Amino acid sequence: MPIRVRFAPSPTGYLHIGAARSALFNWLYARKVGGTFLLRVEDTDLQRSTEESTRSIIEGLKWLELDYDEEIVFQSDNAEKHRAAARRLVAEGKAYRDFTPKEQRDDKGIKQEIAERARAQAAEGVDHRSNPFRDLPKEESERRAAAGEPFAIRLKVAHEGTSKFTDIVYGEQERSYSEIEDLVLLRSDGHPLYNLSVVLDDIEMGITHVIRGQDHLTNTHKQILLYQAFGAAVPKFAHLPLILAPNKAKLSKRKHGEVVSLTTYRDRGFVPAAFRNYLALMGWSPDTTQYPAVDNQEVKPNLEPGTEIFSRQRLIEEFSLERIHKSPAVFNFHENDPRHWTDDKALWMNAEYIRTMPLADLLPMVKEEMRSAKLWREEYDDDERAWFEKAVELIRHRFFTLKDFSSQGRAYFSEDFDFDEAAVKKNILKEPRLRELLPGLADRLEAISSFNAATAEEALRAFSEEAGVKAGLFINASRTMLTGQAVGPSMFEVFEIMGGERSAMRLRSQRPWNEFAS
RNA sequence: GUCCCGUUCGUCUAGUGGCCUAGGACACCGCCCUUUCACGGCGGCGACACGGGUUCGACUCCCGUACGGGACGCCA
Repeated sequence: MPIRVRFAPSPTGYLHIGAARSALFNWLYARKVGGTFLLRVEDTDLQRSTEESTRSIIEGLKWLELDYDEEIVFQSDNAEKHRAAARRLVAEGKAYRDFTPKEQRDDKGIKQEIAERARAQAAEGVDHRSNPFRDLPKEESERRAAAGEPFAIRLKVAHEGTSKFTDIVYGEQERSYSEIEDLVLLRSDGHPLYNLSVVLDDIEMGITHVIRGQDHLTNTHKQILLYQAFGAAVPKFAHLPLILAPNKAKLSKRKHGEVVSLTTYRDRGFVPAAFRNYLALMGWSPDTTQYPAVDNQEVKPNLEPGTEIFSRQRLIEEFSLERIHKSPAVFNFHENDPRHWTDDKALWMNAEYIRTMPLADLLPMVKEEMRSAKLWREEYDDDERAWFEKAVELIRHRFFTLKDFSSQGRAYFSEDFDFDEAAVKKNILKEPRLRELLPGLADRLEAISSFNAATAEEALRAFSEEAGVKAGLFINASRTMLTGQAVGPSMFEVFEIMGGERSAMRLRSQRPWNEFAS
């Protein structure tokens, strides 16, 4: 049977990283087994669903390069079918009309309210399943409905027995029917509810494996009841351990803000492959078993211990549902620390990708960043292409995000760059003679006929000897004069990238003294 | 309140009864490399929640406790 999986987010806010990981695991599994990956937008909560959020989900998947194989399904398009199915269950006696007037409930604090109610009912010895309409004679139910009395439709859950299923990740699951309330399928205003809609859509879409967050684990029993009521095959389930915030609470859009939004990572300069790689390692790890050689033949190419970087292809090859973890993973971020604003490992991985990925793949991303920072010049795609590539190659090795190309890397592409105050003090103002010596160095560099790293170095060393100062003084001062910073690539490589003329010009600049001399 | 799930370094994790004086990655610290900073190399710090079993032997199996998380809605 062909395998079909789906990612089914509700468009009530941006795509957060937990949901993004669910999408990734579904996609990885589909690609691994040659199955089909589908996207269904669960927009049945009209109050909270927004088109903007749907757009953000689609954009997020596109950014992560998780392509889906068929048209997007919008759950709201199927509402009529869902209503009809619920009515059918009533006709078959598997569901009933509940004429209890709808309660007004506040969305906020509802979880607590539910817990309190359960506590109170338990204290009073009330069976939470008792419902006077469950056994209302059919005729009376029909008559009241015909008279226009509003009603919700609830599934009639057997009082005796247990529901069982085997979760691919969590194993055998069992729940007594006595724990399951007669769930509402259709609201009294005719609106189909989540559990009904998911099941019906999953049946219609031919979903064979439901891969989703662990927060759905206990509700799965309810859904299985619905599959059975509809006489449909029950799919296989694989529940993913939750991703937790540093305080170990469920990741929440409302509480944790933009740091958990996928688009934040795009906007703050992450390489998609790097973030995908990081996400894949949250709650899953590859098989590192060292299989013994059989008949002198490697059964499986073993993973080098310590391997953390996986190409898209390798991830697909290595992925398996069986190796998904049961325990939740903490996504560690420090909102107020610019150096560690998100998980350290994610940041490290991004840096790793930036410095090691094929330059050809990196270039378009740098171009995009330069564009948005208004640093892009068309020549970089044309006459100066070779220069641009060389410059990116030179500076990429110490960057963490794509943003660094336009911030720390700004001086390579524009005269409009800032001097770092500490760098100026340490490398320039500290030695007063530099004010005279630097223009002298500029003259020497300008006089070089064939300017490159080697000839620049030669000239600089010769000049420092004549002037009776250490070469290091010039090297460090030059770095700050040319880039505004105290740190950066090898200075002679910087000279070469900047060129003789531009290097000389910057060495003659008076800005450090004008801006920082007190 | 009821039910479900989980618990290995700060974080991500390897580990399916002897290979574990518990391995790797990130972070942090030190040294080397480097007249800068990174990269790289070497080293350090650092964990099996607790208590009982089972076993010749438990991180690994069983039970309990503690702690953490999730679910329980005419939300999704």
